[in-house]
Parts: sequence; C-alpha cells; structure tokens
Amino acid sequence: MSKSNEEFEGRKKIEGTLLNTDYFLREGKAVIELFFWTDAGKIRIEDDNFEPYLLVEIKDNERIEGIVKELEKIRNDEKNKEHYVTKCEFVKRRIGLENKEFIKVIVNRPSSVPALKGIIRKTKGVKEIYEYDIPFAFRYLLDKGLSCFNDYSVSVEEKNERLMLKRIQEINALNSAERRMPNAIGIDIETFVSNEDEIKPEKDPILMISIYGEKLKKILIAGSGKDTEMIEWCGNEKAMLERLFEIINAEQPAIIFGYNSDSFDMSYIARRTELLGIKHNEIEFKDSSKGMPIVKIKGYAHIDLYRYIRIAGGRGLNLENYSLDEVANKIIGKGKNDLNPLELSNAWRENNEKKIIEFAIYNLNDAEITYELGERFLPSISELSRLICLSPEDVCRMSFSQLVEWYLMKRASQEKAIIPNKPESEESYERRKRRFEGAFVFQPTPGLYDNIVVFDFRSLYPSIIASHNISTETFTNKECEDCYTVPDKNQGGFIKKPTGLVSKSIKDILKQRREVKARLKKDLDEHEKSLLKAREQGLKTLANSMYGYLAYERARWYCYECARAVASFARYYIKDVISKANKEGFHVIYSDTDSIFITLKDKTKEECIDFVEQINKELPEEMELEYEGFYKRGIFVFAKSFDKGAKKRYALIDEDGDINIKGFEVIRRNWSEIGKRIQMGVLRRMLEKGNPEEALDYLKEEIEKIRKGEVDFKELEIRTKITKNINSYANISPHVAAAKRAIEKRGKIGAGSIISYIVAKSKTGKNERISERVILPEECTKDSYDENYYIEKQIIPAVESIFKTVGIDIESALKSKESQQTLLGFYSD
DNA sequence: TACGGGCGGGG
DNA sequence: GTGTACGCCCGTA
Repeated sequence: MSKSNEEFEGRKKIEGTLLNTDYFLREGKAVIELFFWTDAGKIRIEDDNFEPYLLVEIKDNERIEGIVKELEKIRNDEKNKEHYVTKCEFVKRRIGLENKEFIKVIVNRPSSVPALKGIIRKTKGVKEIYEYDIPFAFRYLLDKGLSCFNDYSVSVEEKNERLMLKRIQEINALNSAERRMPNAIGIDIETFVSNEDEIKPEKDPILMISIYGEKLKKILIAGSGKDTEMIEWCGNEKAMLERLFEIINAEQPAIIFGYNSDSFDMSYIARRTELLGIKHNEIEFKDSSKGMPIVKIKGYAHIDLYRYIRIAGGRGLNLENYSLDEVANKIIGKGKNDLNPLELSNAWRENNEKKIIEFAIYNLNDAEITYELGERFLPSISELSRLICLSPEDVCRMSFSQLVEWYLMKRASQEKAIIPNKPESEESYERRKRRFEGAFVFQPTPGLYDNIVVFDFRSLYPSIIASHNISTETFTNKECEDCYTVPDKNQGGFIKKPTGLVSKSIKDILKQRREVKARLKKDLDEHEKSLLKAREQGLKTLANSMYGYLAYERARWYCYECARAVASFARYYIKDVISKANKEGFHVIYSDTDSIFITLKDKTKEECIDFVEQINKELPEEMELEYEGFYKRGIFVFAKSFDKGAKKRYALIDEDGDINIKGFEVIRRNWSEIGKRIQMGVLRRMLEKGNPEEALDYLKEEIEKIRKGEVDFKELEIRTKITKNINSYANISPHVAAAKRAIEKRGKIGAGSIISYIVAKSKTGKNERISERVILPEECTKDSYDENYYIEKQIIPAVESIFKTVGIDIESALKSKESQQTLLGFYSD
C-alpha cells in the first residue's frame, strides 16, 4: 500500500526514536503509552491493544481443558477493583531443555496479575506459574520486540485528539551517525537550611531553581528583585515552582538530568509542590519506592546521574568520592564554584540581593555541570537501554547484576524460553552461604626483574562461559561423554548441545563486541564514535558481569555450579599456561586470575609470541591468550608482615618510561602528597635504572629537604572527610581536632566537607597525641611542622617494602648514614 | 568473628 | 505496582 493511501484512510506516519514507555488505565483497561523523540519534538502515542498475562505450567497427566475451565472462573474483587481472568490461550515455551505447552492466562488489568497469582497457583492441576512479575510496559516491549533508543516508523490513527498506534516498524536505515539525540536539561535546586543536620521539605522552602539546556539557561528565585536575561525573580516559592513546570512544559525536554535528584532535588520539588497545593497537569511525579526513593516523571526520562555514576558509570575513574564536585572535576574537568551553600540562608535572611545573585550563579553552574555530565553519560545509558530493552530511567538505576538479568529476560523472551522466577527470600539466604574457590594467584618472589613479558587471557570468564556451554540449564551432575567436564573433580559438567541461554547470550555479546571494535577502527565522526564506544563498553559490562550474576543470590538464572565451574576452568587454563611456559624455558614470576608475567632471560620477544600462538592453537575457539606487553623492568614487593611476595602489588616500567602501578596505595586521600610523591620517585628510580642505591640517595635527599624545611607545605596536608556534625564525634581524631580548629578560625564547617590539616611539632616538648598537635594549612611555617612525623609515618611506610624487596633495610640504611640522628623509636603515637 | 545498622549524594 | 539498590564501614556482642 502506498503512503498516500494510508493517509487517505485517516492514518499518518511518524518517524522517531522510542524514548520510554509507560501505561495508564482508561475505563479499567490498560493503555500503553509510547514516547517518541522526533524532528518535531516529543510525541506521545497510545496503544490500547495489549493485555496483561502470566504463564501456567500444567502438572503431568492433567486434563488441560479442566484446568482452563477452572482458571477462567477466577475472580477476586477487592476495594472497588475487579480482578478476573478474561481468557486462556495455549502457548509453546522452552523450560530448561524441554519444550512444553503452557497456558497463557490473560487478566483484565496489569494489577490483576499480582492480585490473582496466588489463586492461580493453587488451582488444581497447576504445577507452577511463571512471568507474573514482569512490569507491564517492559512486557509490551518484549512481546513487540521493541527497544528504547531504536528508530521506528509508526502508523497512527487520530482518535479524540489522541494518536493511536496501528503499526510499528523499526527503521534500520538510520545508523548511529544519523541518530537524533534527544534534548535534555540539567536541574539543580538550593534550599533554605534552618538546621544543617536535618533538611526537610516540611520546614525548609526551595529558594532557587536552575535549569540548564543547550539554549536554556535560567535561574528562578523565590523572592523579589530585578530580572535579568538569566535570572527570574518569581516573588515567592509557589510562583517559582509554577514557573518551573511552565518552562518544562514549553521546552518539552526528553531527558531531565539531576545529581542525587532521586533523593534530593526531585523528591524535594515533588513534596514542596504537594505542600503548597500546586496544581499542575504538566508534570507527574511517581515516587516508586519505600526505601531509597526513585522519582519518575511521566513522559520524561529523569536520570539521576549520581546513581548511575555510583552504580555503573564511575568504575575505573579513580574517584575519591561521588560528590558532584569530585565527579565533575574528574570527568569534565570543571567543578563547583567555591561557595558554601549553607550561607545562602544567611543571605536570604538579610535580604542581601548581591549575595543571593552570587548563589544563583553558583546554582546555575551546578545545573550546567550536571547537564554536561549527562551529555557525557547519555551515550552509555542509551546504548545500554537499547541493548537491554529497558527505558533509560530504568537502566541508569540498575546494578550490573540487574542489567544482566534484564538482558537475559529479553533473550529468553526472544527464544520463547520461560523466564525463571525470582527466589524466595529464604532461598536467597541459603544461596548466600555457599562459597567456592576463587581465582588462582601466583605468589611472586619479591625482587626487581628485568625484561618482563605479560600475557593475558582476553575476557577470560566470558570466553570460558561461551566455549564450555556454561548455562543454568546445561549443567549436569551425571557422567556424560558429550560434555565439557569441570577440571576440578566431582563438579559435574555441561552438555555440549543444545547451547544454553547464558552461554548463547554471552557468545552473541562477544561477537557483537568484536564487530563494534572492528567498526571503531574505521574513520568515523565523533558522534558515531562515541556511540560505538559506549556500545562496546556496554557489551563489555554485560559480558564481564555474567559470572558474578550466576553466583548472585537473587538471580533468576542463579547457578552455583556454573559460577564454580567458571572459576575452576579459569584456574585450569592459567595453570596450564604456566606449566607450559616453564617447560619451554620461560621463567614465570607472577600470575593473577587471567594474566601471566614472565622474565625473558635468554629468550627473545619473538619466541614469546610464538609461544602464545602455540597456546592459542590448543585453546577453545572463543578463548585467546594475548600478548599484553613488554616491560623493561618490574618490581614485586614484600607483603606487609609476611616473608613472601605480596599478591596484587607490583610496578612495571615500559620501554617509553611509563610506569604501571598496581596495588600501591598512592591515591588514598588520607595520605599526604609528599608520601605519594616520594613513593613514586623511589619506584621510578628503581625501575628506570634498576639501581636501588640511586633510589636510596633520592630518598635521603628528600628527607634532608624535609628536615631543612624545604618543602611545599601543600604537600604536607592530610585530607579527611568530616562525615557528621562535628560535636557528635565521640573520639577526637586528628581530623576532628582540625575541623574544630577550622571552625574557631573560619566559622562553620558542615558534615560532608573535607578538612585539611598538617601535623605540627609539640610546643611543650611532651610529645602529645597527634590530635592535640594539628594545625591548619595556613598556619604552617618552616619550623612548625613535625618533620619526624612526616618522615616516620608518611614517608617510611610508603617506601619500606620497596626497599626491603631489594635487600635494603630502610631503618638501618638511614640510621648509619645520618650518623647521630636516630630515626625510629623516637615516635610514639 | 559475626551481625546489625547506617550511610552514600544533596542543602 | 506484573520490579524495591548494594557494598562498605562502624560499633557491639
């Protein structure tokens, strides 16, 4: 049928990106609503042609007609709500390895599923019920094979000014480069604070709200003043909130970004709106939880970046904490303005317009960095959303295990396999107690090594799952010929055919990832590149989370035997490589989980590469040992209080002089900069020339400088976070003492702020506790800081194990050269 | 050593 | 609403 014909029949076609879905009830019947982002903005389309259901497994040898008759009689009316079974249909599903017929029990409305599930389960002849806890909007996407952030062409019919869905079809033509990106805004609020320990919407009003979008930069203030292009003085809070809804309604952003906005901004706005009796049709908040709040806004994708970054997005970014300032600095290179938001209340009381405007700018800056963080993370969120078939506001609040689970639910649905039920809480509790042996770590012999080659298995755990058909339904305890047998004895095995759901999913993820990586090698524009990178990351996340998911006690596809087997295969393969390497005359110095470190000695790099090739010929198809790199030197240090090498604590230097450090605590906040710097300096000198004496000379020079007062005081600062009100600390630790001192000198310091202090010499000569000797950075002078504290408590511990590794006892080395100076035993704490 | 409870971010 | 985070740190028995 041609396009004009369709239009002639009262239909029209809309092309757009699916953003999210929801549903509501009209005359007791569920109506799905789909929100699309199109060239003309946001469009809402309804579909009232989808019914809620659950699946029933029938007991063997039961007469199916009799059961259907019973099921169709089920009715349970409560509190003005009627719940009943409308009809039954027969469907084929795979359960475990078996194909069976199930009864699809269709009910009158979504909430009838939980309302009736108990009665249905107890009906005579019913063995088990399934898929009774799948959210309705997700069920719709699954059954229709739709996914958020995909592009669709939709035929719609206009009915009572509503657009009703008639046909929907994916448009494959739009590749990532052409994909439209939805418009978004960032939001941030500032509130009045009457008591800093307890900020509640019941007593403290919102003072200002900032909205930041590509073309929108606005600060609304709940007071009176002179408007500017950016600042709108709304008179009072009620008018300000009404104005906020008006702006959002006019702007129609697809996405609203906030930072900690589930717990704070959005729930605060929702609560104040309620308290002030503001009527608004534009925005509907749905606080959908009892514990930690989740605020959903109907028709908008509200994304709380704090949650996303905390759970998923912030991995591997070396964040000290998840404050907006820290996160924004690390990710987009700019942070919050230097202003204490608590002081806004004072400015407000004093009606200090100039100061209030300063805070307004501060407020907008927060909305701006929130928006920019959102822009940065939207590709990952949208790609995960596409991959898993969930709305962006759902994926951004999920843990890795949940992401994996929803992905498997999608895959199961595509394969017409039954989605297993969640475990009861007792079952989860029992599962939690089960342990198994983890990864293999080779205890290194401490020392400095030359010419190190590192190999590692590419995606070791995922590739093991893929190549041994490890899946919940393929595990078997029986002896079988056509099986992958777990290397550890009496741990069963996995049948080779058919491919299990978990294994098949991961195989597919790995394949997709290889394809994306191949595409990324081509010359692409920035937009497409960022989307493909995000997809690649999303696939990696899913693949790497599968192993943990199998052992996760609340997983639907939980499989203790599978997780145990993955670890067992991993140990088997890595040990196999180690023994083969040793047999070939390589010297293995270290190995951890999926990597192997060898020293070349009389071998060449080429021989190493040949060795890897040989190993790969013998490995299963999905598995691969990779040549990771060559390092000209490496140091493996002693473990604290052990006479053996520490696992996971080493440093390597490559041929370009870049140092790769593992396990040295160089990034801890409560270490002074000087300790970190000297540790790094010592490591560098050891690794560059392989000469410990040079490192020792460097250390002595640095210690000499500390003694002479030739240090940058900034390097002496120790930073610790004040987590609660300063008066509620029972023990006065150094940072609390510092905070008290700072309050005396500079005024209030709230919970959550980071306090910096420096340890000073005793003034009385009595050697008091550190907490009695802390000073603030601005008080520090050449003579005031305690050089012995820094040398013994900050420098020595940082380098001690490094020197011990090369046979230098740092205490005696320093003592002998510093003649009279006794370094240790001097200090008691 | 096990566990129970609270916190994180936000103002 | 066909779904209820989670991992860490602290104090206490």
